[in-house]
Amino acid sequence: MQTAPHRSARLGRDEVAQTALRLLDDVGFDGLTVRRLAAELGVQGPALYWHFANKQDLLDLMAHAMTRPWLEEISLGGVGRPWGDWLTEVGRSYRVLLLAHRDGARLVAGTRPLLESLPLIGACVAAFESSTGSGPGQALQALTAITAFVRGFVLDEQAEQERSRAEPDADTRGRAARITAPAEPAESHLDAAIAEIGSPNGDGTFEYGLRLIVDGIRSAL
Amino acid sequence: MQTAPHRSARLGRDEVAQTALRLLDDVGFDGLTVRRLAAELGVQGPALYWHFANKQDLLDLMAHAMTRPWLEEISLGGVGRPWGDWLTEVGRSYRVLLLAHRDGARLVAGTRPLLESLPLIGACVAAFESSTGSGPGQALQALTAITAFVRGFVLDEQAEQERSRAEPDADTRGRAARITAPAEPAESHLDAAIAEIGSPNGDGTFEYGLRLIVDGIRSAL
DNA sequence: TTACGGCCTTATCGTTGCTAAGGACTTATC
DNA sequence: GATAAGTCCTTAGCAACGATAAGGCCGTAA
Repeated sequence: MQTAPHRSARLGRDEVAQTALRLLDDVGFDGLTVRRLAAELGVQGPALYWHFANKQDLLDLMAHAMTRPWLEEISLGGVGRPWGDWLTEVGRSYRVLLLAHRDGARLVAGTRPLLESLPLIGACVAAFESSTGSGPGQALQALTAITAFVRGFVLDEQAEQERSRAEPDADTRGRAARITAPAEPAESHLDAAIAEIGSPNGDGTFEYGLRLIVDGIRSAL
Repeated sequence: MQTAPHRSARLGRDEVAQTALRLLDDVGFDGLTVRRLAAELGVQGPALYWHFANKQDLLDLMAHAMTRPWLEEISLGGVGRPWGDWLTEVGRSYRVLLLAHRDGARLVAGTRPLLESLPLIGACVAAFESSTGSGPGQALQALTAITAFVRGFVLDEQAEQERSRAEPDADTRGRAARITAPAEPAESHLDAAIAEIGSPNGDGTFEYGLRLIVDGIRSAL
């Protein structure tokens, strides 16, 4: 009652998904409950089960709503550009997409693409094929490698964000216990690495890994 | 009462973690509840809260129990071998580790390494440094890239396994609807790719992606 | 013998995803 | 214009979850 939900008209699946994504930013993945979402929509809990079979069905549509505009964009952006630039852009924009919503990587990692987006994935494969001259198999494998890396990376990145949101003390990586108990010899390598590159969840590490894959593809062609 | 749990002696954290990992294989991540684990240990539910602060604490220790032997092994295996072989072995054995338990990737992805395992990670960084002659920063970034890729890959791989466990029909990737509704032009590239390489979650795609990263590191040195 | 602390019990709380049954409102049919 | 069908939402409630509270048992130490 406090937020005065605006029941303008009947609900639709897309409206529910968009509201759910907005709510996700407020409460996080674990805080996203069916009742809370219903309250945000000015509706009682079980009403949502008219629009969705179950919660996983809702999560699938949220992930789809996030991913589709990105898929459309990158499937068209491969023309008249060096393929390496396009691939790098694919990786970067995928990370930006996952970071755009709180726990975005956790949301997307738990879903499979809807049937509806398969043609878009096919278009991305085709774009890779035409710009590199490779076959469809290698195209799909290369794109899978990039998306797997980005998902794995952002998953850790956002997990770290959630942890520091839970306890705002305890700086990012140098745990407090390290100060009182000085580093062991083997651990000093870790300290040196972190001193050099900062957090292993940062932009530098991401760019390094992405470039590794793109360079690897270059040498594989 | 039905499974006659053997309360041999008092419980310890390690025993609980091992039993939890065994139970995980039976019931999966979503089926792993505190009460079910307690029943497996021949104990009432709240008894476990003596050994663990909360469920996340238990999951952290499970992931730690899984990961530590692997960390010990790979931190020692880098001597007297081409670094490329060792790195490939790191990626492969990490995948095997995550696949060794049902939902293993989901379990590990949600945790941060315990303080206890930081020296082992440092030893891996040192091993990479000494075998490639690179600095600690690049070593950590390269290892992070590989583990991020493997986690992202196996996460999808096991999600697919869980889905086909839920509904044993519907073959791996060619969804049933594709048969009745023939492929669109853009989608045919996807079909061609899958016809060429099989499932994008298979061994071939993993080996391809892993080689991409290792080759990328090779060209970065 | 008494007191303490480690480990487990029963009872219970608030919340969660989800189902059941039905009411109201819109639209199509005769 | 009355009736039937379908759409979308309601209230009530269930089983299961993670977690807490309070207390009992038992081995050890004073």
